[in-house]
Amino acid sequence: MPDDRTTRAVIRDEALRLFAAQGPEAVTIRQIATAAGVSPGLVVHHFRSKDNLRQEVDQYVLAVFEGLLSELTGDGTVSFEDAGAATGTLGEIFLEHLPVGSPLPGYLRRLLLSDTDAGRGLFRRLYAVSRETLDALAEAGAASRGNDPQVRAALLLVNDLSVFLLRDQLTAVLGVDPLSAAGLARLGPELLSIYAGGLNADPPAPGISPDAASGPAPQPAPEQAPHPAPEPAQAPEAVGGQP
Amino acid sequence: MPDDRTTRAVIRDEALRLFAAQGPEAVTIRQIATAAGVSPGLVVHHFRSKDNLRQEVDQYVLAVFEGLLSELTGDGTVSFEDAGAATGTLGEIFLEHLPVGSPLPGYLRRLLLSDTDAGRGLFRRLYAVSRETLDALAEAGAASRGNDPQVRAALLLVNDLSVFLLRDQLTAVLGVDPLSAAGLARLGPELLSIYAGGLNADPPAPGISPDAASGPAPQPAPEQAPHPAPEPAQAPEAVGGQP
DNA sequence: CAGCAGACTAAACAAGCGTTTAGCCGTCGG
DNA sequence: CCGACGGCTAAACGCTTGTTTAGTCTGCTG
Repeated sequence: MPDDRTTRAVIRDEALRLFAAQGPEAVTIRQIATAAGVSPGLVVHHFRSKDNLRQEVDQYVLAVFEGLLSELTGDGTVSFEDAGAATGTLGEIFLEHLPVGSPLPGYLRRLLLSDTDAGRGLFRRLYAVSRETLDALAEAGAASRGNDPQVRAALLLVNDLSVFLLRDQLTAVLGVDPLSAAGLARLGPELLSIYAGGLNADPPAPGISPDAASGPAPQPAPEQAPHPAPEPAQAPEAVGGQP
Repeated sequence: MPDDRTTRAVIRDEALRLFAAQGPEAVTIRQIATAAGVSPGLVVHHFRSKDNLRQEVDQYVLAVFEGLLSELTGDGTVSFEDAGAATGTLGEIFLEHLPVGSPLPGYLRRLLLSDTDAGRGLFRRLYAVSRETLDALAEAGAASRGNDPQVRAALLLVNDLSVFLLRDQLTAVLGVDPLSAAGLARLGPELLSIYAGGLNADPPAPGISPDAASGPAPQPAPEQAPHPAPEPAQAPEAVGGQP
């Protein structure tokens, strides 16, 4: 069987891929049609207009992402299995649950940076998750809320997002994709080190397997790290499959 | 005197403003012409084409930015005067040297995220500055290079950039522009706290003026903070005024 | 079998784009 | 005085865009 998707789904997927790669404004209906192997007219036959197609892809992507979030937070089983070097970043979520080369991270990146209601809603949602995460970590004694918990949660969020927004640029200077397994293995420990003891902490001896962290860390390093989302609470916006 | 700029400069400035606000692709030559109070033909008379205008604005912006960088690093006088709550972030550079509402941060943001040689060059330049800064801080005993200095410098850089890339989104959730004086005053201490002692450090008593930080910080907190660029070394790309 | 509905295409449409062309107007150097 | 040159405009050109229209084919339903 070559492809069991509806033609409509094929068009949606190709639009998603192209939108993620070049941005919605730079992609033409004719490009999408060619990529999907159909005529331009059929694209607007299935979706009323290009803008409507874009909105529908938005909703689809947000629904998938909401599914990823709830998979991490729905049950507590996951956090034990891969507690090795888990930093709980967005990068790990993507690496675990998405196929390599998935256009989803790129699409979410554009959505996050776009001046749209969907983009703003996505950021608010992530901020809520970040605040809940910080609260949970503080409750567990794994982190301090700081003097200004709202700001601290926001900083932790945007720091996590930055690796993801500047993925290509980091790949260029570091020589490794930060959203790959190798990249995460290289970035994770350094991030953990900063969050554990600040910039002044003596680094633990390198080369040791990152299992039981019983190094000369001056602070009681938390086994579980800064950002494994605790609970979804609710999904105010950004849900719902395709109609 | 109403305006002592050349018509050419007016066009360039209006293009810069519009490009920063909406992105170069979304801005038409006719829009630029209207904003500058001239005819569309004159825009391409002064600049050969729209793409050439965009490149010229790129070079202009990068030259101005390079000037800002060298002003901070050229002499060592600055770091003493405003050593109060100086965190050395890009935000402070902008706040001090640019008028409020300047389109420059927005333009640099788009340039940094754009898939262009100019954008990649800008990031490489910033990464070089970040590496030099980390080296200088380590030399002064104010920070550790960590196990992987390249990664640590990259993380410090993208964390700084994130506040700047997600400026609007942060403004929405925090209620204050992180690139304003009020925003920096609110974000700076929290950032300092994380970098000084990590996420577990007990926060110093709030409400105290941020002068001599002699709180119960478990780590010897550095008076000077993570990112005051030390030396320009050289400017490989991204220089040169308008021809 | 009739006919209707939906998937689908080819062609054309109006609008907006970047760019070109032709020409006007003021100001200099000879 | 005058010719040339640069700043500048108005109008048009060719092209691409999103969208519409008309029509074909296929498969199901009565």
